[in-house]
Amino acid sequence: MSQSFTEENYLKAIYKLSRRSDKGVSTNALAERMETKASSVTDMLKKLAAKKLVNYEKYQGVTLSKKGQQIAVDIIRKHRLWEVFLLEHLGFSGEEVHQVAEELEHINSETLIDRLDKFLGYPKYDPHGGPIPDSKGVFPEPKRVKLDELEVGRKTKVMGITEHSDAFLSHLKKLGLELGTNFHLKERFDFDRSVEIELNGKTVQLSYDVAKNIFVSHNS
Amino acid sequence: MSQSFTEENYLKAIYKLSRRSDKGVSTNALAERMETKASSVTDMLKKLAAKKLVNYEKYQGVTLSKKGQQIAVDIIRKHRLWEVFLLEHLGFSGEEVHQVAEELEHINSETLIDRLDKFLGYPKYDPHGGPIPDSKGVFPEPKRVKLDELEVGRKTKVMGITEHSDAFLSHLKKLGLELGTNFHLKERFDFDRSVEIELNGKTVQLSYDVAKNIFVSHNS
DNA sequence: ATCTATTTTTAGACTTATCTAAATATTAGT
DNA sequence: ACTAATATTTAGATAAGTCTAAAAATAGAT
Ligand SMILES: [Mn+2]
Ligand SMILES: [Mn+2]
Ligand SMILES: [Mn+2]
Ligand SMILES: [Mn+2]
Repeated sequence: MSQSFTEENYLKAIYKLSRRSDKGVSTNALAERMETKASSVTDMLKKLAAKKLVNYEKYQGVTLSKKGQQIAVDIIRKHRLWEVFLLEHLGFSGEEVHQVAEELEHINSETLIDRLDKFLGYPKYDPHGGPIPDSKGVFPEPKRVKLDELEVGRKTKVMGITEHSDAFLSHLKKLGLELGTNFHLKERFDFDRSVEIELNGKTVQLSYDVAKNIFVSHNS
Repeated sequence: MSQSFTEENYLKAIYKLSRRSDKGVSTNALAERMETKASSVTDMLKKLAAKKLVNYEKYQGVTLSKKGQQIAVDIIRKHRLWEVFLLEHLGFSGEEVHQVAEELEHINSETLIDRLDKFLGYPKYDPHGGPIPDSKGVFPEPKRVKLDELEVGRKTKVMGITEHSDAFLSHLKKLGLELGTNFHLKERFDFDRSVEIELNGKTVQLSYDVAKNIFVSHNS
């Protein structure tokens, strides 16, 4: 089965919005992202559901099916590979790139994208650090960043620590943080570089001394 | 104003079909080329006429307006530049290339195509000898080839001669060949390198001695 | 010049993607 | 629990591109 550009853009949008909350994506969030009306979104969700690309129940939000997710990941692969090409080989810069990649990502040829991948030397990250899935849809190991450098708003995961004292370890435990814990970076306060995170519904404050010793994933 | 993929494909088809007859292109010819129905063609011609991209009067066939021609030539430029990229840089071959270029030609970014042109070194011909118009829509001088070297199956045109005797000139005249005459190279016979061409519906044989003295265009 | 075959256009219908306005369901505040 | 605000869905329209079947125009052949 084949998808229209529009369907592909919806699938990608659902994928991206899903990464910041494990509940289904709301109709309005999708409408805002797609710059369209909620009613149009409802129409499209019905169609995608009929094609078994999403799980959708009215009023309950939407999630991607296995198949829908595969397609979304493939579009992201194409988008990022084209961005690498545009930036590294054609000398593009900044926002221009994204707009053009937004169209190129829908060109439908497996041969094309696999050869482009080879031509580019199988890059693992696009120029903004976004990970590029391989032709099987597998993402590379996420880049690690210290929590004090992570962009505010990111959903992330504890990947490691750089301080191993008992005091630090027990402090983390009390906060509910351990290797693999997923959380959301809500805010960073300039005056002391402390951060506010949300994990499992709880809001927690971390001082700069804590944040600078935690490695977190930089993907998604 | 912007065009849909479909409109662009129609404009390109009209352009190509126009090159072998100075009358308007017929609805049926277009329908066959576009692999669609005559009624669909009529619908589209009305729309293109409303946009002033074609000159159309019912039952009289269609020709491109100045603006329509500019668009068609630009699509051809994009198509051929992408084909050069696919063949020379991604290692594509043959028919694969054409199908992918058929989609890439509709990506809408002047910056993209001009940078691609630069990246490719401003090629003047695609790998099959098709001339590539520049960013102003100007085609390069067509390549000239001796008729005895032209690929069988080509449609071509007399571009010059390398023998100027009265005997040769009158022979050409009798055959119906003169500067600018369009014809179709149907066959070449190995044993004496003579060729069979078709011009204005007539089939004509030319000996190797004649063929080797005629320059023909190598584009189209 | 008339009739016939072919080409082209029209009429009416369908699909996809969109919209506005109205109806309905959910959520949040009291 | 009730009500008000918000979110979502439905109903009904529109525009693009296509199709089939039927009507109309043109071209070809006697
Ligand atoms: Mn991008
Ligand atoms: Mn896109
Ligand atoms: Mn081609
Ligand atoms: Mn095309």
